[in-house]
Parts: sequence; structure tokens; C-alpha cells
Amino acid sequence: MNPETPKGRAPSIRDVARLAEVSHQTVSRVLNDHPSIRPETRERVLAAMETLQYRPNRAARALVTSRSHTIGVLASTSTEYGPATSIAAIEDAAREHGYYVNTANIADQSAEGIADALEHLMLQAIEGLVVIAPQVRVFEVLAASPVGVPFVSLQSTGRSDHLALSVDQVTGARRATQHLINLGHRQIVHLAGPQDWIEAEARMRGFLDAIGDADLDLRPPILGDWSADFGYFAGRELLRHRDFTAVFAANDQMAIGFMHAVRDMGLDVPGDISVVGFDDIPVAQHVWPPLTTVYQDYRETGRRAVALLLNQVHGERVLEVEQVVPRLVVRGSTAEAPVVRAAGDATGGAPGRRSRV
Amino acid sequence: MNPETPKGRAPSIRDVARLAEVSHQTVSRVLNDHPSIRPETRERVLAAMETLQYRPNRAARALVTSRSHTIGVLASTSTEYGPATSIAAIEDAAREHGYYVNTANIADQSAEGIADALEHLMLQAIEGLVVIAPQVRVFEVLAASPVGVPFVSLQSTGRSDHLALSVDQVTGARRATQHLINLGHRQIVHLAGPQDWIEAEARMRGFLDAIGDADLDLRPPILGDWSADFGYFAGRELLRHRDFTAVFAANDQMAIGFMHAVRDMGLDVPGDISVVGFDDIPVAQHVWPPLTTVYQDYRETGRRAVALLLNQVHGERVLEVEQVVPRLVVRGSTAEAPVVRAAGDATGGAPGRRSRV
DNA sequence: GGAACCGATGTGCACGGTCACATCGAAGCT
DNA sequence: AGCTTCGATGTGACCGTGCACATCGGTTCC
Repeated sequence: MNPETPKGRAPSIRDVARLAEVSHQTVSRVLNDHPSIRPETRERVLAAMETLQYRPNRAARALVTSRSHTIGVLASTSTEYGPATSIAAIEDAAREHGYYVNTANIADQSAEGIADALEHLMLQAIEGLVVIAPQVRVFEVLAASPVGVPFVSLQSTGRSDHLALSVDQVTGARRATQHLINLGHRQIVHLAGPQDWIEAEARMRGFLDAIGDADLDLRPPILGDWSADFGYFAGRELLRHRDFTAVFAANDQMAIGFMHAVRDMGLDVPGDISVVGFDDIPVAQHVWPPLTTVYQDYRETGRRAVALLLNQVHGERVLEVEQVVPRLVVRGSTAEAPVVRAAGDATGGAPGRRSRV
Repeated sequence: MNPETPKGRAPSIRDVARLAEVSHQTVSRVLNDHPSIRPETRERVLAAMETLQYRPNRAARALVTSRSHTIGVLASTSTEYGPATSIAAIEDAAREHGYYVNTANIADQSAEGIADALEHLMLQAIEGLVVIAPQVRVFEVLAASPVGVPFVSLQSTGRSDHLALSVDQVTGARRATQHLINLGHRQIVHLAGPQDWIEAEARMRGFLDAIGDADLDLRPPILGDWSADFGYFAGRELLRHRDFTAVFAANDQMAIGFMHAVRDMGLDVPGDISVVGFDDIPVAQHVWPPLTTVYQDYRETGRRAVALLLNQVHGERVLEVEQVVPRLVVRGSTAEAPVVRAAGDATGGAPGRRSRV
């Protein structure tokens, strides 16, 4: 459409060069901010680009430099609030650094599904990888077929073959549990995440540590699937025997589902049973009762992952990462343990209503 | 590392060709499933690829074919459940079709922010665009600087310059409102989404239609920002005058925040005030009371967007899209309107508890 | 039995950039 | 004055793949 454009093809640096009456190499230099270009020449080239509506061809550049300027994100459950938030932050941060992001979601949890997603990313010639699919198995697959590019995981694995952004979930979980213990609870149930998940394990460890420190009886944690539905059904089951006074759920969804079950049984949170979640999803403070939980900054985590990864990609020294400790947020779902355990009393009071927004 | 690999460079089709004792073109043909290749030759080539761990270079291929095999997603609020779910579905579907997805989040709502994100995608040479950033302004920007590739939007705009996946939100909202009207509510407040949003407008229109059909008094809708926090604060404000008995919120988060405010004022849902949301996010059925809302299938929407877009990209005839009507899910947050409007009575009963999981 | 055709494969170039090296005039140094 | 250095620019090759066209042996057809 543009009269200057020679063929039906998009304009290339040679078209720009012709119009600006310079060599194609000079155009290339302008593109790459080469120092030794006369300001006047640069202006002329830029004007020609503007006229032709020139856009550099990323494929051509990638071909010759063998740099794709793309980072991969290997994700699972990207629908959940936490991962989704981190992914969005990763994309923003990457764009800021002039990078593109390619996400592959793990379809199922099989090793094959993981390998498929990884293969998809490798075909894209990614320069680095952010792993936000925090199942132990993912790292096994990664170890079995090395990607050959630096990678960062958003969860701490304890392995040393890559960098991990250590949000100290163990301490977060420990603090949540200690909060319950401080309130006088002695029988505490842990609704954990799935077996294979690193975060689930870390949170469980924090729970176990706190229980051990306080020398309390240990009930084996219930392994869940992070969903509110699971929290609900687990609650229905658990509440058949009222032999506990508090629950620490490994995420807010399960906590919310559990609270639903408590109400269905005609019991009260926190009057009869205190509940703590993990993550502080946006609705956590608006459910009834407002959920005591552990806050972690998913955006910041994503941002830092990109910074860390790009450092590695550019071959810079990677500094030791300081641990971020998530913060306990006390709301209305926790209260002092009922003094007398009355198994039949379903109409316990509702003390300690400290709802806040 | 591999003895066959000539230099430090990754193997190319010529390396494969040399090993298989064919020409590079034959290798290319094997890659592209050209019909006239002898099975025996194909085998030999495939074996050579395997030996060399050959991976096609996407950049080179994109350069010569000028096809990037990438689709762009222009998104905003990709952190919310709905968009996040659709994006994940888009990525899965695209991968299934051998396509890559590049997402750009709109940083702020300014025209500049939108143009930036779009520019980012265009530099990537996307073949098609899915718009999941349902603000009217986005379409203005798109109209001002045409992208030159087919695009599909996940929300109906009424414009005819592109395809829109019409989930019929107007009807969904109308049904939600009618549900309240059928329960005897006469004063209904609408917590709407932000001004600029297509979905917000559609849902508001459905609300207005239903109110108009029933010949009820119209209260101007309150424009919110989709957040639970907003729902809460709007509720605190609205409830200073109890001149309504039901609320239709444009999404579940605002509904949940509003219900929080109702409780804070010592009132009861649905005894004093019925609440309907929109979206059916996973926790909606587990909050108290379980939220009556309108379900829409975000995964399916994303999947269909990709199918539609790729049809266009491949120049196929694009069939008219049938409208999907979202489904009303009745739960415990709605009940018959209180017969007598007792302004001071804060302890209304809790009829119609039909909680279900 | 020779022309036309077809299946299977090879040859060379083009895609749009960047890199290494060449060129060339002006300025600096001895 | 002659040599070196440097800034500003040009020339040609190359990255890995696909396309257009050429080649070549074997059938088919009249």
C-alpha cells in the first residue's frame, strides 16, 4: 500500500537503506545503537524507517544471532490465583527487559505430559526457563533430559542444579501452626497439598516442625488436591469425630471449603474450630469468617524470578538469594481453643470476632 | 559432545543429510511429510536425526516461510479467575494445533499501555490475535492502528470488523435478575463492573432489560472495579439505607465482598438481602451462604477462540458462531423477598437454605 | 520404441538480519 | 611529511530452512 514499499513483502533493512541512501549495514547499526553513526545519518535512517513503517524481523535476527529473546515458563495449575499472578508478573517483567515469554502448561501430571510441555518449549529455542510447576516429578524429568539453558524455579527444591527463589514456606507454615498453638489448640489437623508438590511438602514440614517443637500429638496430615471442593469433603469426613479444635490448610481454597463443611455440621468457626489458610487470596478477607492466613507476594516472586534468570542468561554472577519469609495475617477464623471439649455441643459461642478489612 | 556433531553449533538439516547420505532437501521433505519419499529413505533420515538429537530451527523456518506459528493474546487482569482460565485453555489448544502463544498484559488502562502491548505482539510477527482484554478502549486502539492479522475477541462488541465469541452475557444477566424478581424482590441494586468494560456493559444491559420488563423502579447501577474489596465498601455505603432487598453483582468477587458488608452490618443473606453473582468461581459454592451465580465455561470459550482464529488464519470459511448462554446456578444466597420491610430488624430468619455442593 | 509422465531426489537461491573485514578520509603523533 | 589511529561507512558471507527448478531412472501409453 505504501508507495515506497517495493513488492508485496514487508520492508527490510535493504529497503530502508535504499530510501535513506546508505548501506544496509548502516541501517543495522542504527537498529543496534552502534556508537559510530553520525547523528545526521541516524536521523535519515530513522525517517526512512518511519516512512516505510519498517519493523525488524525477529526470525531473521534470531537466526543469525541464535538468540531467541524468549524465555519459557513451565506451568501447571496456571488457573490458580498464585501461579496466575506469578505468570502475569513474569510476562510483565520479561517484556520490560525486551524478552518474550512462552508458556507451556503441563496437561496431566504424568512424566510424559511434562516432557511434552518441555519439548514444546525447547522447540521454541528458549534462552531460559522458569519452572512454576512445583511438582517434584518435574525436576526428575528435568534432570533426566537436561534443557541446556539456565532455569529458575519458583519453589525451593533443595537441589543445587538450578536456582530456586526460596520463599520460606516452611517458616510460613510453622508460624501459622504456632499461631494456633499459642491460642491453646492441642489437636490440630493439617489439610496438606498433594503428595508430589514441593510447596505442599514445605508447608507440611513447617507444620510438623511446629507440632514437634510444642511436643503435641501428631495426627497424620490429610493429603488434598488444593481445591475448595476437597476441603469441603475432607471436612465432612473429619467432623464426624470432633477430636480436634483447629485446622491448618495448605491453601486458602481448602480452608474455605473446610469452613463450609463446618457450617454444614452446625458448628462454628472459630468458636468450635479455628482455621488457618495459606496464600491470602483476595477473597480470603471477605469470606465468613475472614480467614487467618499466610500472605505471600506472588507478583514479586515472579518479578524476581525473571531478574535472576536473565542474570544467568547474560552470564552474570548470580548472587545468593535471600529468603523471603511470608507473613501471617491474623483475621477472624482463629480464636482461643474451647476450654472444654464438648463433643455434642454444636452451638458453641462465637468469641473473638475481630473481623477487619 | 556428540561425536557426529561437527562444530559447537547445533546440528542442522545439512548435518543430518550428511549422516543419512542424502541431500538437505530430502531431510527437509521428511520434516514436512512430503509424500514422495521412499519409506527406507525416511527411516534413514529419522535415524540420523535421532543420533544427532536434531531439532528444527524455528527461526530459520519462520524466516523462509514468513510464518511464525505464533498467536498473540492481548490480556488484561489475567490474574482473575476467568481470564486466567481462558488463557490457559488458549495455550493448551494452540499447542495442540502446533502453535505458540505469546501473551502481553496491558499494563495500565491507558491507550498508550494498550498500544505498547500490541506493539510487543506485532514485533513477534503473530499470525493471529486473541483479545481477552475486554475494554472498549482496546477496540478503539485496534481500530486506530490495524494489526493486519485476523483477530478474535472473547467478548462480544457488536462491531463487525472481527469475530467475537459471543457468550450471551446479556441473557445471563437478565436471567439472574429475573430470578430475583421471581422471588418477589422489587428493589434490586446492581453492582456493575467498570465503565469501559464490554462485559460490564453487557451484564448491566441484561439487568436493565429485566428491570424494564418487570416495570420496576430503576436504581442507577454502582460502577465498581470487579474486586471483592470494592464489593465490601460499596456494601457498607449502600447498607446505610436499607431501601433494597436484593443485589445483583456483576461478578462473584464483588458479590462476596458485598456479603461481607451485609454481615458486618448485622444483617443476613438471604434473610434480609439476596445476592447474586456472576462467573461461578470455584469458591462461590463454599462461601457462606453458597452464592447463587451465573456459570460460564471459560475453558471452553478459550478453546473455541483458538479454533475460530486458526480457521481464519488458514483462510477457511468462518461459520457463524452460535451464542452460548451461560447458566444460572441457584444456591443459598437468594431467597424470597422479606414480606415486610422492617428497617430496624436485623435478625431476620434464614429461609430457603438450599446449600448444595 | 520414443514421447510423455511420474516418483524420488538433488542443486542453488532466497528469506532478513548480523558479523568480520575492507575502505577511506581526517586527525594525531613523531 | 609520513605513519598510525580512529570514526564512519560499505561489501560480502553466512545463519538454517523451504521453494522453484533440474535431474534421472522407470513406467505408461499410443
